[in-house]
Amino acid sequence: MGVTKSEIFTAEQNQISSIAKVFGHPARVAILQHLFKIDSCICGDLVDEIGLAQPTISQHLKELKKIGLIKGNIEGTSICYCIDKENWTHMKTTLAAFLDQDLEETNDCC
Amino acid sequence: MGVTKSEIFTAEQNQISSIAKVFGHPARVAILQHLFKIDSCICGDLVDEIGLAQPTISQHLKELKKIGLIKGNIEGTSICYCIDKENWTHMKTTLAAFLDQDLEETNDCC
DNA sequence: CTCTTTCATCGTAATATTGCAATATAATAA
DNA sequence: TTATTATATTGCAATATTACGATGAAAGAG
Repeated sequence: MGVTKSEIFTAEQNQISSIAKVFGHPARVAILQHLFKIDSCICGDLVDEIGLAQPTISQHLKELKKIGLIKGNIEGTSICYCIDKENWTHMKTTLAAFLDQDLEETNDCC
Repeated sequence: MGVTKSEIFTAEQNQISSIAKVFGHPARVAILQHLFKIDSCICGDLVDEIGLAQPTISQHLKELKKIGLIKGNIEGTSICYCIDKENWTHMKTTLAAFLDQDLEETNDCC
């Protein structure tokens, strides 16, 4: 099968897992870290920075763009990518609702 | 190829993506939410709660256990799973270092 | 002991992901 | 115009993931 049964889960559960899925590859983590570090927009230096082929980086960038975490501006022949900070903040709020569940209840078991 | 080139990334990048990968499926998100909600340990009610077959749930539990986010105690014929709160807290610290990058610098571009 | 219950594991089919070579596209340079 | 540069897309091979039926293993009930 290999296909996730999204229908049986809540919108929130699917949203959380979609975000997490994007973070679920070290190349995408590395890209985001680099974009934060350079913070003035960079382009395809990512191909040199990360050690993957250009089409592979392009594919990872596409997934990051699809979920809205980065945006790209055309600058001559090259494209300038950077973090979409508004969406980044929004994403953190969504994730926090899931990650901070332990703050609500304090019972311990096992 | 389908195989991730982990060697070319830092330990931190691989660690973050490993955690995120586990959260990258709605069933595992649902399992964790349920374990937090019930919070007294539950067992294979998860199979009824989530709408997936028992072997599938068992497989998801295995991945959650592998990364240390849950632990299981044998109780008669059934097994009692619950959140490993210490590891959960530790996981949050690791993720926060990645998610809170935007707090450090404030430049905006694009 | 046998039967039942509960969960894990095995095997397998369907699908998804990763990575890259080849190629296409788009903009600038000459 | 053609050439170059930068990025995207296509196509494909290798591998990973998801899901589940069948089966196995372990514990309690009878």
